[in-house]
Amino acid sequence: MLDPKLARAKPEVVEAALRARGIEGGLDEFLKLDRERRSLQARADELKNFRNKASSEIGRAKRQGKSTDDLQARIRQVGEEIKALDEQSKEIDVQLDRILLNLPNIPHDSVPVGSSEVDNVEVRRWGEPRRFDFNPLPHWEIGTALDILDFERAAKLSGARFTVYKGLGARLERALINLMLDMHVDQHGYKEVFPPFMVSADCMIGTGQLPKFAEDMFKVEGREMYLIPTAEVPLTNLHREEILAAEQLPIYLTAYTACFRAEAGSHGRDTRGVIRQHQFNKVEMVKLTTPETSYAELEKMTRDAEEVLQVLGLPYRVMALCTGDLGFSAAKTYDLEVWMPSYQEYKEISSCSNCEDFQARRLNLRYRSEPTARPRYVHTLNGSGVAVGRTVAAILENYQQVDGSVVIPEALRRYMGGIDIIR
RNA sequence: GGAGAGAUGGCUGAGUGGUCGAAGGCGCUCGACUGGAAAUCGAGUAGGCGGGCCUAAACCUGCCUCGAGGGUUCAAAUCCCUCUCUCUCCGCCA
Repeated sequence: MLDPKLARAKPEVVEAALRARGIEGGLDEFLKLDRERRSLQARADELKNFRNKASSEIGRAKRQGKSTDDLQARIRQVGEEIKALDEQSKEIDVQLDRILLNLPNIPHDSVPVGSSEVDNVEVRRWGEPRRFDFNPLPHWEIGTALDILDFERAAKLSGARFTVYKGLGARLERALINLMLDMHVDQHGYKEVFPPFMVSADCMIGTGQLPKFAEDMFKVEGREMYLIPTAEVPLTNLHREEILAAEQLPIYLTAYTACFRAEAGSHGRDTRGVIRQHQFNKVEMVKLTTPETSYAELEKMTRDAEEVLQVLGLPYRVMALCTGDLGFSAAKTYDLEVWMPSYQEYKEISSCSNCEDFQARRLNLRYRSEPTARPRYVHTLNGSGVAVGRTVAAILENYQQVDGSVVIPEALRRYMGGIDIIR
């Protein structure tokens, strides 16, 4: 959520920032309602002040046995007025909330300006895409031939956009989860968490999925609960409504979870293989930091994700997303794109974002810089570390052999019971 | 699913209609004492929304907040209703 005080004090700055993201105008209504609400509050507060004073006067008079009927009648009238004013304020609050909850975050100054993904800027590249002396197959063909991925039977169970992993395919998925968690916990200093896969609507509002993106998620029938689209949601919500001590920061959290996405509006995109699924696995990183350190922490977190790809020997590039391609809650985002021979291009496998105080405001998640200081909002960051299904796809494609077998990257073998090749 | 108990500040815990944003304790901050520390003593210590104020801090000030929402009343932490969550016992269950 944007800072309403900032929107009030410097509407032109906020509007310019929103325009860079492709959002036109829109603050006029906010400013008008905001002004209206404050004048209503001023009037109501005045009347309440009168009521409070008069009430305690009645208390005093009663103890002395005096009659107070006149005053009581007057207060009752004032009470009606107050009620009417409060109701108006409340209605306006609902509208203000609706506006604020639907406005995206403001991009950081360092974010390149642009309107779509073609304006994203490459920051660096790692590894050389392998040159094949045979015609490389897409991962769905490799996996199906090895009988480690089964799309037909997944469709029988659950329909399109699901995959059954079998045998060493299932083992590979599990090995990757363990490798990634071990790296983040043992080498990068994250605390491992195993959260619920279903969360309340409040959590979804907290991280920004709701109210705007309800159609992207799976809702549990008959309950105000949603399947998580990413572990960012439960991890970032973990400390919601809390005031943390400065010594607790930064907090590093990592979790493996399944992720569930309705993929509304993506018909016909990435229909083959495991790239775009209704259910997929991901290891996620989340950080809660002070405002002073959050951008340094974003760089570090991005490196943590990159290291996973480096250990697996998968070529990738790092992209700085432009203003027009930023996610709703992000102030700045780096995407990691892994080389996919079947696409002959780099494909997103991780996304690392600094949301600054945008989510913290929605979560009411604060900290005290000093034990006696007023609470401030923390900065929240999240990043995939990394998407597991897409990593399986990348391994199958990048490590395939001419005979259809797939070599297991060295670092993964101890997680595969020593197996070095799938054939 | 059945029966019962509970939800109060950073924590603990008192408070059954007005003097209560809230005793006491712990913790924390500042100060005194000390060569320094511990102990001790003193003072302070909730959050939010407005206004004073052009911006920020500090300060002053009004209002709101005792799980959430509604009601009764001149006045609600306290009385009534609804909901949520937690705990205990019984049943069921991986």
